[in-house]
Amino acid sequence: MNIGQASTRSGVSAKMIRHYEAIGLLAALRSANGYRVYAERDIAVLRFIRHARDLGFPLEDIRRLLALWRDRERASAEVKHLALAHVAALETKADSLRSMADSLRHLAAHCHGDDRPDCPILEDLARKE
Amino acid sequence: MNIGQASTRSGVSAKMIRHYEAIGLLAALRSANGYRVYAERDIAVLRFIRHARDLGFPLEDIRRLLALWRDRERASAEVKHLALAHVAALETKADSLRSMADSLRHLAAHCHGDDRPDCPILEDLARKE
DNA sequence: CTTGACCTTCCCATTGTGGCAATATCCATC
DNA sequence: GATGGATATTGCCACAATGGGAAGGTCAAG
Repeated sequence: MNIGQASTRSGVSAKMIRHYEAIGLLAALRSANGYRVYAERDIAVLRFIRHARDLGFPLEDIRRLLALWRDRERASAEVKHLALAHVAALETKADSLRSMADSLRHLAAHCHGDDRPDCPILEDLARKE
Repeated sequence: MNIGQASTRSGVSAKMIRHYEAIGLLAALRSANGYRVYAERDIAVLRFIRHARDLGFPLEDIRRLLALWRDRERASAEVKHLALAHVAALETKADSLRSMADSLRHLAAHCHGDDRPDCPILEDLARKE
């Protein structure tokens, strides 16, 4: 199957499939005309990558996860460790965004939001620190 | 004052000060030797930018906020609107990350994390969809 | 043989920041 | 006046992940 169908079947854009190949996440055979050729196994790999991306894993993590997945003898401890480290990173980031939102919502609550120029949001941004 | 001192005083790296200038967030005078020269007002602008960045505002939003800040006649409604839109964006992003973390933590909870190869995390990533 | 759909590679843009290199300038010390 | 260290200048490259588009090759149907 060619890259177009692999894309449809896996839900990964052709552009990204080529990119993943370029950075060594997956290797594709080539047919006589130079077209990339994919087998069922490759579709599974692409879907694996997509699911991991959906969980926010960076591609470098995915590279390791793929290695662990391919290695039938791998210890699940490594996978769990990677996953929990990522959970922590996600939560740290989420907390950070939430905290920004809280601060800003608080400032906005005290802003009249009418045609008067007075605004605590701008005043806070302009504070000296 | 030169860029180094402006950087120290504002907490914005010299690199970023030049970048902000390049994209038109601020303009610096030049002295005879070609060095950028900053006044107190510029320090205030740089701090404003830094505070807005700390709240996660993208630079394009900051460009608008600066315009509103400089315009003494502006209506606070515009500022509030921008701020609340950003709050919504932050919360959407935070929810998304939180949701990823929840899913992954759930999967990890069912992973033995020992030396057995069995692992629900990999199984989920490898699911057919 | 043409047309259109599909494939190829290569380059550019994004967002915000950092780093490095070559070069110029300032200032203080000898 | 010369030397050196700190500071300045510009410009290019890099990151992560993705999209867009151009210029060209290939294939299958009509």
